[in-house]
Amino acid sequence: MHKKLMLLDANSLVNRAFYAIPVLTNKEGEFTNAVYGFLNIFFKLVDEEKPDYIAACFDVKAKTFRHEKYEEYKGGRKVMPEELRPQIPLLKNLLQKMNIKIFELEGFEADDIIGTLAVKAEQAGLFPVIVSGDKDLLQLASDKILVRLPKTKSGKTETENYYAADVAEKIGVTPREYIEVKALMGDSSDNIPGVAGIGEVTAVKIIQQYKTVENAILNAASIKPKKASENLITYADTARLSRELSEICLTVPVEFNPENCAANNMFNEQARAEILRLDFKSMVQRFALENPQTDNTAQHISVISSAENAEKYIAEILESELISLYSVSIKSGVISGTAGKAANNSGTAFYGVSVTYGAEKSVFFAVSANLSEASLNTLLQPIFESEVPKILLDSKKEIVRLKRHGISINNIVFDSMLAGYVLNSAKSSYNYDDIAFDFLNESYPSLEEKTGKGKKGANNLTSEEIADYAVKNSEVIYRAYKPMKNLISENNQDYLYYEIELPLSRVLADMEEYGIKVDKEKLREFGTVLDGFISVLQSEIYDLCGEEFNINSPSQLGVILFEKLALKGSKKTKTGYSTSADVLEKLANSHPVVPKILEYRSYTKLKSTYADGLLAVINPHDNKIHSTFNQSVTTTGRISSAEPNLQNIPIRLEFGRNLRKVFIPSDESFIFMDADYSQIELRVMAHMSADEVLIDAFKNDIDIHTLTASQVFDTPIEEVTKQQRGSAKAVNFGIIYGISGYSLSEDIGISKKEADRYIKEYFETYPQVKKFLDSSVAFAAQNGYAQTIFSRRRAIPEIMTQNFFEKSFGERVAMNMPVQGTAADIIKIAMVKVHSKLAAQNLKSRLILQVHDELLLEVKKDEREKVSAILKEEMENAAQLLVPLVAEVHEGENWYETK
DNA sequence: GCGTTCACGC
DNA sequence: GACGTACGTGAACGCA
Repeated sequence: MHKKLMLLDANSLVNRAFYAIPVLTNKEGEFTNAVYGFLNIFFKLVDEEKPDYIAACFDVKAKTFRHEKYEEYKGGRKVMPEELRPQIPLLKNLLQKMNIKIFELEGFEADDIIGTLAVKAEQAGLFPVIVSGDKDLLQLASDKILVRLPKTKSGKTETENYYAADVAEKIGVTPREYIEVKALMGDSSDNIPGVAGIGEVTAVKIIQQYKTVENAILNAASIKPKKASENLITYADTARLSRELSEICLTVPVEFNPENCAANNMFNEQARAEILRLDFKSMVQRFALENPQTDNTAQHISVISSAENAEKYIAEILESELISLYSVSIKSGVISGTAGKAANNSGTAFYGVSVTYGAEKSVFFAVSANLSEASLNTLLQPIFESEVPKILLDSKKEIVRLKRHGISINNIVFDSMLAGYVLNSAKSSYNYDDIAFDFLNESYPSLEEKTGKGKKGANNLTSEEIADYAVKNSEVIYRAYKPMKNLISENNQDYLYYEIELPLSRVLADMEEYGIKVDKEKLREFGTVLDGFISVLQSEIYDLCGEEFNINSPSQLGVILFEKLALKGSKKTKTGYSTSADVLEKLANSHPVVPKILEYRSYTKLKSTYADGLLAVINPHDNKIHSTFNQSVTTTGRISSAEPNLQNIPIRLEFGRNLRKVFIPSDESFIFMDADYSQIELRVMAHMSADEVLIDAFKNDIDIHTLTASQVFDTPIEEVTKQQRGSAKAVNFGIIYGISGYSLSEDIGISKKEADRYIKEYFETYPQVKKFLDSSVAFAAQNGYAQTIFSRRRAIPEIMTQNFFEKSFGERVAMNMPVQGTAADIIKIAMVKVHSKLAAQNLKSRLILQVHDELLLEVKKDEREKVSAILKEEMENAAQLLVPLVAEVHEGENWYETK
């Protein structure tokens, strides 16, 4: 068996990784994306090649022999970005810990070392595999030397692999000839001049015919195209120089002893610690393989699957000072904490509950032939309903699950998911592995990593694995309780956490369970009407286009509009023509089919997403829709709604708005009552910026958009036109989001210059707003996170970068999150207070929906006045700002009427 | 199955 | 001067 040597062109791989992977930082604030990307490629290739030896080759930051030949060598190259530079030593350090041999040598580049080592290795009977991000290395390919070039294609890493034959086939020249090709075409990144007028295609053609640069120069007169011929003659010396610079040196003075490069013991404890420090959670697994002690599930697990054996444990648990609970269910193959639709949980299998208590003992109460879910719940009911303080992960789900069984769960003192969310709302998940990693410095495979993605994985789990999973959950949250609790206190988040988020989970649980009634027949009729409209429009569109095609397919539609009908003004997307509404609206007058398509789009949207979509989620038992309100999804602190999303029911266009008529109270003893905050975000902005003009306007109840228009357009208030007010509204709206002049101009159809002027005028009108936004950005740049008045935090590592796009994004987030997030905090406070008042006064009225600045309630007709007063009172006094908070209350027989 | 495009809300 | 509103959820398409 021939042994393999993997030769890494570390600098080029790191460079490539740096630009391919968006910003990443570890907890210490070090940039890590390039190292991360490097390792991704490295591990993928190690898995594939299973090399016996590995050598990582680096460039040395010093003059090389090439500089002596050509002073300008690598001139004009951009300096290494500040975020990348420190990652090189970071990577070297890690590689050393992984016992990977590093080669670097003053006066030579990594390429040269690789070339030399490859030749030596080949002579020693090894198979060298070169991994680089740089095509130059192709000159080293032979029938034994493989060159692999990783390419990142839409997130996936694939490699192009070249032996000598592949170079010949794909490029058209031999590896040695590739040196000549490169000399002719030049390389702007190395500042190899090449010959002007010769690109890759021409260079290959010339070398195919003449084999070498020298020979090409001799025959320059007969070379085509003319430009190439002339330049080759004029710049013959430059070509010769380029030829020298292009060739990789194969005689670098390096020692090569394979045994020093042996790839063993990469995954050791030292390296694992460094991987942990870098926060490369997904990679720790590799290092854990040889270190089973890292998977430190507690030893004290008991699995209980019948009632007889449970007594002793239940008694112990009831005696405990603190317990944690985790219920495990699998919904259609997807494992989760208890799957939670109030009355809508078809396809959900419940497997049991894990409890951790005392000195970290864990018991898994498992559903079995002897113990159904119902009897298990009854068995544990004393625990649920006891006052023993409880820690949960996603308490809302468990509250809802138990509600379905008529069981309540008392004294939940901590919800680790919500705690993680409050500490940093920018994370994508708050599962046990995330919690363990962030707060215990322990690493576990995520469920996905254990089971594989998708449905099959979770169904394949054995009962032991399910028990293990549940127990890990309850254990991790039990142990992470103290550190998380302390962090929340240190961050001044006790009010936000204990007075807002934790109680809110019960409010949302009630809302989910209660649901909202839908007039099914009316919804069906609405769908039928839409069907009629759609089929008429469809045939009209076919007629106007002269053929039938799939109007729903942007790619087919793009071809019809911009090729067949040859409409002008197309915009490109990655995959073809854009057919988005803003493009089509500009074309509305160019062809009669365009407005039809827009109309068709709006009707099919209503039909598929709303008419059909909502019908599919009506619970047949109560004719209600039970949405799920997510409390840890949005990065700003808002709640989101899913399955279905009831926060995006149409309202702007009258036709779609009619859909709201199908949402009705449970019975005729109720009406709907809707309370919405007036301009809450701008009021929050007025408060946070303490801008006198803005505060004055809100105090005196002046229409803020009209005022802005009057100031920006230098027009008396009473003369402001509708259009001016509209533009001002867009400016107001945009300012909150940290808008750019360009997007504002797109938004209201003016030139960028004009838009820039609006923004400038805006900031002159409200000078404190400008100061406030600047200070928000400065705060985030200083601290790495943004926060609301109530100390909700969102990490913004992007703001530290120098990448323009990422940095701008970070700045917009830094401006927007405090304002939108504070508004979200305020309405959450109001929800908790309204909910508790309704309960305290024993009212039958219920909160049923929240749409960011609006609450919808189902109100008993004889409670109208009381509830209306509660809403006004609690919403307007949820926070004391420098400006009044105003809530407007409306009533109606359905959601449409509450406007 | 997964990414892309589009569209609805605040 | 770049890039170009924020935050979400969901449907349909089309590639694999």
